[in-house]
Amino acid sequence: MADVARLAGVSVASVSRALRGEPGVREDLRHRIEGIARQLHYEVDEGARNLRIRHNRTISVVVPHSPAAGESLSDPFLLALIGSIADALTARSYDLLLSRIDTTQVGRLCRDVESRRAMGVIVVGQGHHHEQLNMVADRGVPLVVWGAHIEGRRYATVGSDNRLGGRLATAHLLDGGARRVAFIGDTSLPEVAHRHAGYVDAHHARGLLPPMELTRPAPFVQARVERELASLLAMEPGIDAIFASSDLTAMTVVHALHRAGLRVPEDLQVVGFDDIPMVAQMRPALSSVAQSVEQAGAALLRALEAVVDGAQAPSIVLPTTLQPRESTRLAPCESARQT
Amino acid sequence: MADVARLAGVSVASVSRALRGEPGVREDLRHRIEGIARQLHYEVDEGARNLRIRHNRTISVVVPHSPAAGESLSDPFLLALIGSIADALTARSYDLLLSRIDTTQVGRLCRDVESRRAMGVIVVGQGHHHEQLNMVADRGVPLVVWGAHIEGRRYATVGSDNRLGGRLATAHLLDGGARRVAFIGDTSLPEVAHRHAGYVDAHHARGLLPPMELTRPAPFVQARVERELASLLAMEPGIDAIFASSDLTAMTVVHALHRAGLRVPEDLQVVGFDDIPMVAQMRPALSSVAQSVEQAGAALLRALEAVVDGAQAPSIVLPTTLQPRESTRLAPCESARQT
DNA sequence: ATGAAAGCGCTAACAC
DNA sequence: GTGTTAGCGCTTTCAT
Repeated sequence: MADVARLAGVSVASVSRALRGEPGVREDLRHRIEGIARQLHYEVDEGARNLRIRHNRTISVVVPHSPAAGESLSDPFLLALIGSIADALTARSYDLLLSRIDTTQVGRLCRDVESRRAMGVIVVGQGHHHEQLNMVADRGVPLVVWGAHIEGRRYATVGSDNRLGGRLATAHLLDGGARRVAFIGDTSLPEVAHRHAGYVDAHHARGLLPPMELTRPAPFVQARVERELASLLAMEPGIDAIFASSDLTAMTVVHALHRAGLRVPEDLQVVGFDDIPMVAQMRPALSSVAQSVEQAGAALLRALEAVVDGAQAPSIVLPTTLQPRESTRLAPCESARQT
Repeated sequence: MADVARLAGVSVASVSRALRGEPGVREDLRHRIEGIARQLHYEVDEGARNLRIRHNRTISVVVPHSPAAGESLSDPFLLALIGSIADALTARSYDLLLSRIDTTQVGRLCRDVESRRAMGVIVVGQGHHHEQLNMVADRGVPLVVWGAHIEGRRYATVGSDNRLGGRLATAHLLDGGARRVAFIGDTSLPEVAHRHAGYVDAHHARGLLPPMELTRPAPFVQARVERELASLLAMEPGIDAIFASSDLTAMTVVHALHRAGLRVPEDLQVVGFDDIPMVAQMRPALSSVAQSVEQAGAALLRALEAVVDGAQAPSIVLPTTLQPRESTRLAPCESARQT
C-alpha cells in the first residue's frame, strides 16, 4: 500500500480511502490510485485489515472426521452440501475455511474462532457429538450444525424435515401394497432417528402396528448393511419392502437383494434417502426422499448470522419431497396424494 | 494475550515465548502460563501473528465453478480428492481456504495470495483454462493444478497417469474380445485427451487401427451422453465395447444401453474411469480405472511446497490401475497380464 | 479533500 | 530468564 501511495504521490490514508470506496476522495485521484493498484496487482492485506478493524468475514466449515466409518468421503450428498455452503458464502463474500477434524475435540472446534481466524463455525453433520457441540456453543463460539433439532440443544441447527421424509417414504411403500416394511439405518444418529419416527408415523396413520423387529441399526458401512440384510431376510421371510436411511445404503441393499435372487420392486420394494443424482441411473432407478440441498447453504449462513447477532440458537427445517421411481410399486402420479 | 500476561504477572513477551515453546523460559513459569491460557480459552491471534512474522500456513483450494455443466458437484471423485487434500494439509498443519470460482477469472484466482490470505493455490481440475493458469503462474502466485501435464505449461501439475489408464482399459476390452471399441468423453479436456491417447496406444500395440469414427466428444452432462450414445448405436451397429472417460458417464451409458435392450457385458462391454466406490454396487458391477486419490493430496502439497521454495513447475504423475468387474468380459485373473 | 499519527495483537531484537 | 520497545500493514480519528 505504501508503494501505491508513493507512486500516486499521496499518503497511505488516501489510498486506503480510495480503495475502499469511501466518499471524501476526489474522483480523478481515486481513478489514478485504482489504476496503479491494478497495475501492481496490489490487494489489501486482509490480515492487517482484519487486525485493525477487529473483525473478519471468514467462516470455519467442519466436516467431521470419522476414523471408524468410511461413511464420509464417498457420499455425493456431502459434496453437494459443501458446494451449497461454498456458494452461499461466496455470494455474500465470506471466506470458507475448511477443516476435517474429529468433532469430539471441542478445543479444535473452537480454535478457528478463538484464534480469530473465523467468526463462526458450521458443522456438517452432528453425528453422536451432541454434548460436545453444546460445550462449543457454551464457550460462546457462534455455531450452527447441519442436523436434527435435539431436545436440550444449545446450538443452532439447520436440517431437513427428516420425519416428514420418513413418513413420505414409508407411506409410499405401504400404499404400494407393502405390509412388512423393514428399516435399515443407525437410529442412534438423531437424523436417522427422525426418519424412523416418520416410519412409525406412517404405520400409525394407517392403523398399522410398526413392525419393530424389522428395524435394523446398520451404520453406513457397506459390509454391515449386507450382514444386517442377510439376517433380516433369513429371519423374516415375510418382509416385502425396505426403507434405507440413505441412498448409499439403499444401493447396497438393492445390490445384495439382486445377488440373493430377489427382484425389486416385484419381490421387495426399496426406497432410499438423499436423492443423489446417481440413483436415477441405477437398475432399477431408485425411489428416494430428496432434501433441499440448494437451500441448505443459505439457511446455514442465515442461522449463523443470527447467532452472531445474538440470537438464541435458532433452528431451521427444510422441506423434503418424495421422488418415486422404479424401485417402488406405486406409480409417480398416484403417489402425489401421499402424506 | 495481555490478559494472560497480567494474570501470570509477567510481560506479554514471556507469554509469547512460553506459548510458542521457545527455549529460554523457566519450566514452572511456562506451565503457569499454559494453565492460565487454557483456562481463559485463549488462542494466539493468527492474523496478528501472521502479520508480524510476514508469513502464513494457509493454502487456497479452488474448485472450478462450471456454470455450464452440472459436472462438478455430484462427482464423488471430486469429494474424495478434496478430502485427500484436506487430510494432507491437516497432517502438516496447514489451513485450507476453499473457494468455488470461475477459473477464467485470473484476478480472483490470485487474490487469496496477493492479499496474503494464503501462501499458494491448489486448483482441482484444469478444465480448459490452461492459458489462464499460465498467467496466474506468471504473476508469481505459487500454483499447482490437479490435471494433466500440458506442453508449454508454466504451472506445476499433479495428476494421474491418464494415458496408462486409457491403455489398460482399452487393452482389457480388446483382450476380452472386443473389436469395435467406442470412446465417450470430451477429448478437448487435457486429461480426457490423455485417456484417449492410451485408447489409441492399446489399439496400435495389437496391430489394430483405432476406429476414430467411434470417438464421441460428449461432456459430462448426462443428456449429452445419452444423445451421443444413441447416435453411436444407430450409426455403428458393429460396436461391441465402450470406454467411458468417467464413471458417471459409464453409469449413464449402462443405464441407456439397458433401456435400449442391450446386455452388458454380453452385447457390449463397458469400462469407466475413477473407480468411485459406488460402481461396485451397480448392476452389473462396473469395471473401472482407479486413480490414487489417497496419494493425491500429499503429492499436491509436496509440489506446492516445491514451488514456494522456488522450484520450476514440477510435475508429478500418480499410478492408475484397472479394476475388472462384471461389465467387461475378461476374468479378473486373466486381466492381470494386461499393459 | 488530504495528511500525520496512533494503535489493532503479536514477535523479535535488544537491553538488563 | 525476563522486560522494553519497535514495527508488521492497515484503518481511523484528528488536524489542517
